[in-house]
Amino acid sequence: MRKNQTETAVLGALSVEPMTGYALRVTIRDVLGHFWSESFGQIYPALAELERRGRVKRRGSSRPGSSTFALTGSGRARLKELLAQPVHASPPRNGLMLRLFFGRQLGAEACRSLVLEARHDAARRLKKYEAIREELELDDDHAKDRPFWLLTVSAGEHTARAAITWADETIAALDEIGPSIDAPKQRRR
Amino acid sequence: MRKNQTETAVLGALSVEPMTGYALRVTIRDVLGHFWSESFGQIYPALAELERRGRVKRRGSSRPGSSTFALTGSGRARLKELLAQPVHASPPRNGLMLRLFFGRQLGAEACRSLVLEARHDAARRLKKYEAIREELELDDDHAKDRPFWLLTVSAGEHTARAAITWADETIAALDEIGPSIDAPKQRRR
DNA sequence: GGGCACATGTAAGCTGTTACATGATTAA
DNA sequence: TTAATCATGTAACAGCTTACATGTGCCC
Repeated sequence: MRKNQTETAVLGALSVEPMTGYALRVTIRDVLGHFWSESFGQIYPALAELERRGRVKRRGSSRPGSSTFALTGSGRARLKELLAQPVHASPPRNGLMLRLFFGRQLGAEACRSLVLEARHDAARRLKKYEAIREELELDDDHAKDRPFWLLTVSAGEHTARAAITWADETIAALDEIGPSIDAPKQRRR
Repeated sequence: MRKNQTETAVLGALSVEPMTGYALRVTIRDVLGHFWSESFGQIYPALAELERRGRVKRRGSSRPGSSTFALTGSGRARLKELLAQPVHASPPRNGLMLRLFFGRQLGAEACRSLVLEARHDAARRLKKYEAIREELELDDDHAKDRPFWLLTVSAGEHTARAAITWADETIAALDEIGPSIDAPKQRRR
């Protein structure tokens, strides 16, 4: 754990191209957003700390009151070191699964709604991944990074498709178990 | 967010059957573990708070120094209320994807290892889900809960299978991009 | 001149993890 | 008898989120 996590994301983003702290916020949100998030309150402190240690260098302002940060040699080395560290799986906390697991208390109908919603979300994500894929094909600036970026897009696509299949199966299953548990009192009134 | 999360998990577990705080720890780890986690440091305080509010009742000790907690009527109502609240998606933090995204810095070979490891993990999880499924088929005590529990097992299976497929594709892709970027200096020595 | 996007930070507060402290019971 | 498991808690700390404070430049 440690705040290595933030450090890695910040150094990584700067390894693609130098940018301001603000641009870092936006990049992490828009580009890494499918699998990563940083609370913005951490980015500036992390950047300051990295500067203090000589991992990044603050370059003159593109305009007053702003500065662009670039990786130093030591910063690039540190990034490689961080990336080589073992992946620390964050403990799972899936609110949807928690609700389904206690679905007997929640009721089959409410479960159905939740699953439908999850299906919509997954479908929306899938479309987005396809859009990103197309966008990447046209982007010649990052040809060296692209193959790696596509791996993460592919992971998103696989996950989203699995979620859709699961949701469809689950809705069918809920239709079967639903009536018998949820509304036993008004069967054929 | 709020500690509603812990409250929901604790009340939910107690809705299945009354148990001690210790059993709660074990149950949450072993039964909900596929999609949920609670830090144990929170369980006892949450339990104390729930007792104070009359959501759970502490029943005589099964043995000295221990007490069994059971849901009260108000506790069951509270659980339903909590389950009906919108799912709050926790911000994603996938360390594997972060490493792959910056795979150019890490190197294709190291990426390959990470993906292989992920494949092993997914295969192991898949086997575990199948074991849980079989175990559930034999368990007559929780017939009413079972259909809902199976939904979460199914989700795990779909996710794990998707991860395996993705990993296989990804390893193939890395084999293609790997050599040309990673070891250009010693091509055909 | 008004609003929006760019830009940099700080502080309070909540959440969650980890390690510790303590003791009873049971099985080898 | 000693190790493992059952059992209940507390305290310190690390990490993250949210809201706030402040200011510039650009476009309509």
